[in-house]
Amino acid sequence: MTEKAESLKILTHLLESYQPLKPTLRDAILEAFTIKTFAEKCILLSEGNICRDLFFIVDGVVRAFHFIGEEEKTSRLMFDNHIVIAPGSFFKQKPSIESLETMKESRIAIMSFTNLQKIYTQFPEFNYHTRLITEHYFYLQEQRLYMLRQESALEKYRFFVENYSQILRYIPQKYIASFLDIGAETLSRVRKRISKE
Amino acid sequence: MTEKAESLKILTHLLESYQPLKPTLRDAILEAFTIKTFAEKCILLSEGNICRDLFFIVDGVVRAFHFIGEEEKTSRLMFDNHIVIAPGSFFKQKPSIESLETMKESRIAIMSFTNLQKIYTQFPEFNYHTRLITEHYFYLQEQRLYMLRQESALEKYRFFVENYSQILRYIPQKYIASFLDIGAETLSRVRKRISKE
DNA sequence: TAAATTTATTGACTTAAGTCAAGATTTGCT
DNA sequence: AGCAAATCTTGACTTAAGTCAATAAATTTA
Repeated sequence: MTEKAESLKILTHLLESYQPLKPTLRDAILEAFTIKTFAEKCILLSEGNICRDLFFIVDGVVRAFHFIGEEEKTSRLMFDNHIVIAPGSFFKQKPSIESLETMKESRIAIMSFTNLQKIYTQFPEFNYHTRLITEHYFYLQEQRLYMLRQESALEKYRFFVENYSQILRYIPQKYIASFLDIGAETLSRVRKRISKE
Repeated sequence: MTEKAESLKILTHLLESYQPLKPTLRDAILEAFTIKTFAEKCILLSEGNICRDLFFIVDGVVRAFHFIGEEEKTSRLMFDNHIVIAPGSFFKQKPSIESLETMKESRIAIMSFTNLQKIYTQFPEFNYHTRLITEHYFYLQEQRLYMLRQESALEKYRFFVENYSQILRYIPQKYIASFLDIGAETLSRVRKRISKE
């Protein structure tokens, strides 16, 4: 197995779990991806630009953020084996309101919007796979929305620790706080409270 | 044009805006839908059950809600020409955590999950359309998430008035408050403040 | 139309989290 | 190592929104 195929194994497994991929489609997908290694704090997409690439995190951490006035807000935190795009921008190929940046050295597979469209044209059945993937991310987003709406600062942090334990140590607390919609000071106090239990 | 085709005109227009539908596919879609009229406060889906139908609101208002302990929370409010499902439940055919209910007399087109799958099997290209629809709803959900995260009670209500003006009058304030994640008393105060301007 | 029920408003009070500012700690850099 | 910068913690204070409770208004039902 090539190194690229190896890196994308989990992604292809996921796709095949929905429906086996024709070998030609499988090859086209592998072909369309380029794998790159990014250092920490690399900007993958900058606000105002169109998100022309889809990223699959082979190994690493990516943060999505945007500005509310002066202030930066972390909208998502993503890690290994997740697909990352700025949805509003990638889907509609319009300028993005958010930026994407690595939070640690990351190996990332990149497929351009153009290449993806070529695959759709050549293999219309691939829409099936991506429909299911989109549905899945829709579902995850819904979960997060429910969580953010209902919980106290303490519960939000507990949720984070449970669901993001693997990346906890890479992410400065201020970004976690912003992701959870609480102030950095509040998070600090919450952590203190938890550590005393 | 049949009455059914007439009722589903906006939906088919939307689908065709992505890519024309083969006449056979178009007919299969129309065929698969059943249109029913529901009185106010009809439960379309009850928490704990599997969401086996997709609803397209021809004309009406539907509310999604779920319980946090004793308390009912309105998670979505939807109106004319929108597709309604309990996403987590419909996509994965698992028990729903939310219920769906009409908020006024509503004409609703219903397609079962089974019929939808039949269409996918017979017309794989339909995945293309639904992928784009799913992407669009994903985008809308993201917008809402951003809104809820960033705004004060006043701004949230302003957002609601702007985006939901057509259904404002059908929806008791307590549901709007719950939808916006604010207390009913807070909403009442916000409205008073706005009316004084 | 009157009674009953639900929904909305208002006031008084509480509280969780935000804000501001000063230190402490950690991290990165030369 | 040692300095600089960034991040985190802590305290004091403010504030927006929540809670509770009582009344008013609107809606439903008999």
